[in-house]
Amino acid sequence: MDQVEIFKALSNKTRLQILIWLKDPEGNFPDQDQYGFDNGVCVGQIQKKAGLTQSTVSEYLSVLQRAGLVKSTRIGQWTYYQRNEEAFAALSQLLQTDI
Amino acid sequence: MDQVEIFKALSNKTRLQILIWLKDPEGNFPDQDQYGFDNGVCVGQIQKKAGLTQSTVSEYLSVLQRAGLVKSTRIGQWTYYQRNEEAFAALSQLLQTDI
DNA sequence: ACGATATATCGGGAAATTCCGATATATCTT
DNA sequence: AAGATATATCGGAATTTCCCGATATATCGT
Repeated sequence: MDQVEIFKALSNKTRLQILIWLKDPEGNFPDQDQYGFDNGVCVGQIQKKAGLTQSTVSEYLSVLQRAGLVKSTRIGQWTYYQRNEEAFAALSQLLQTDI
Repeated sequence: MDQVEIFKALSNKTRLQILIWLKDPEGNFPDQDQYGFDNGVCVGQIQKKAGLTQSTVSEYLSVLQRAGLVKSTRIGQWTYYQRNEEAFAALSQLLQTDI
């Protein structure tokens, strides 16, 4: 758990927004219909909502994943991203104890 | 409370280290003798321990203060910095609720 | 196998951050 | 008032981040 890497990942308005959107996939991504939401939300949906290019959003999701804040599942041609709640709990705990 | 600004302030190894040092001023800054630790630790002590230049450390402390993570007290020619614990509690809370 | 679709990766220009040395400002001492 | 000390601010080189368009890769349907 690289603390600096985590905080860098959180240091961007769009990435922070994506994480917040992913707290409520059904509410924030009503267009998605494939496979429900059990595996997360696919990149295209997130990209459309973020209003940035596909490459940028894909890169941002990689940053979030390298920091451990989200996890991904590939199903067919789609990659579904969802929050890694354990990481958020650990980070909140870290802030109360170590930092 | 600008969340992105806070996370940016935390996105640096040295700044994070300073915040951790400030959790235990007596233990981490034994050289300081003026005015005790009630008002925090002065810039020079932090600078010596951080091993960066005076200007860099002064700037880093400003960044932390703008983010609300520390507060400062000027006494004579010294500026004492201490943690703003309310900000850390609020941030930890934010991570559990909003983000 | 071929074209369409979804995502990842590459290369890069613009902006921000990192950290420095030099200098300015504020306060203390004499 | 003058010099010493502590901190803040300025200007800048090197690095990183932001976000893009172009391209590569993977999987789908036919």
